[in-house]
Amino acid sequence: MFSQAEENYLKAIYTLQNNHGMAINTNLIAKKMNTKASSVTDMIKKLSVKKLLTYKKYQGVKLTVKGKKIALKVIRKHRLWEYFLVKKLNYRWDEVHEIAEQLEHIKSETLIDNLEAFLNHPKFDPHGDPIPDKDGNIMLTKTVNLLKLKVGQKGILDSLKDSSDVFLKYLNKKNLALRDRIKVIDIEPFDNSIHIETKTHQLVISKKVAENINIKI
Amino acid sequence: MFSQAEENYLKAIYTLQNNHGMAINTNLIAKKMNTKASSVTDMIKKLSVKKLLTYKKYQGVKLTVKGKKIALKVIRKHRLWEYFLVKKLNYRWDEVHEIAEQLEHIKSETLIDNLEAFLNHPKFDPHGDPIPDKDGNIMLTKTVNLLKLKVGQKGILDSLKDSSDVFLKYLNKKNLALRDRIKVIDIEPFDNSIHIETKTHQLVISKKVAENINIKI
DNA sequence: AAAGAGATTTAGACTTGTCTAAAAATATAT
DNA sequence: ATATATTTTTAGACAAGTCTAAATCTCTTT
Repeated sequence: MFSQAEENYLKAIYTLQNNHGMAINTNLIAKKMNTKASSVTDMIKKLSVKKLLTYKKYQGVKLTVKGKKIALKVIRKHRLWEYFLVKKLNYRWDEVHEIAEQLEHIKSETLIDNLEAFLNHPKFDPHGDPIPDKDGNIMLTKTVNLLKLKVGQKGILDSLKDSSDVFLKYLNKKNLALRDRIKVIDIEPFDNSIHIETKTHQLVISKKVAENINIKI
Repeated sequence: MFSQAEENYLKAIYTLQNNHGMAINTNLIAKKMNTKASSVTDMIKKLSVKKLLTYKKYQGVKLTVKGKKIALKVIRKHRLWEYFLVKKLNYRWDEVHEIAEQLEHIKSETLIDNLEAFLNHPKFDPHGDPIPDKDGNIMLTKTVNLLKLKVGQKGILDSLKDSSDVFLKYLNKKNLALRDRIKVIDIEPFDNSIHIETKTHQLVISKKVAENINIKI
């Protein structure tokens, strides 16, 4: 089996790889993991020995099929536990991340599948991200960044790039939630701020906010 | 906060203290924790510095009030998670221990209380052991060891001293479960084996089995 | 009260995961 | 193409938790 640290690195590298495509460099991982580049190098070597990623000095890393599989298992656990916390224990979506970070490392051959059945096989976690199935298949929803939309275009708020507490709290305050249908009313060329409309209200969001929101058209 | 290792030691010492009363010696802890006496000494020193137990060289240890409180918190978590696993995820009582050993260390100020509410404030775990409340109060049910019963006496199977997998499987096989009402039919003086009767059947259990069963009269 | 047995502690070592500081490699700019 | 900046790696250290082997203490027996 793999240690919590190893699992966390794999998960981090997986998400970086998904956003960036190419080989992931040390500094990027260090930033994501909130640690030092030297620590990343150390861990990378271990994971490379275990054939979970390929690594050439100074060239960054890429997950192997095996490494990806493990990352997806951890992500599956994380998202199912988040769903449990929100749906059964009445947490808000902006409260569950830290606890799920711990629960995702519980070791058991059967636990997560039993939990999934208990939750009635949900397909998305509370942040709108797809939950990988037992075999590591993940439903990749095609979405575009909100910044890409033109004036007049409509879409559904699908998922977030940034799941930080501050950002989630911001969305709550502005009455924006996943699955909300939105329409772009106007785009201000000066600062790229976007005037949008939901079923219930209108508001202006900054470029920074928009680039962290993905829209399903 | 405390590490998993520290929590495990506190829990082990608490249960030993409850069964034995007086100061707990190093070897006993080592056996319970499945580790070496020297490791126990090392950890004991750390816990002593943190005022979780009192320790005089060669004299064994005793939990402080603070140490007991933490042990009870861990036990509370363990038992509530066990209840969840059995009642919600349909595990058998002999399958949940290992998973609960991990879940009991999840850190959160609110999680366990929310879980308790979700489970409707159960008072006993699937092994019949009382679940400590939020403040660490534990309902101590007065029970006697099955060995203490005389011929003809009746009682209810309340809890187990040994919760090992083998023992639980044995009880399942013999169709004995918590809350079963039993009656002592005969005691064999030669080997202290006990002939008992339940609502559904009769059977003979060895001294070793009997001494691991507590009865509420 | 001395000896031997058993329990406990110490000393030193190892593993995992981390860090700092310095060295080496790569990328960028003129 | 050379100097400079940035990134990455190495070397050596540390903390937590564990271990083995040796030393020390306590208890029991005679």
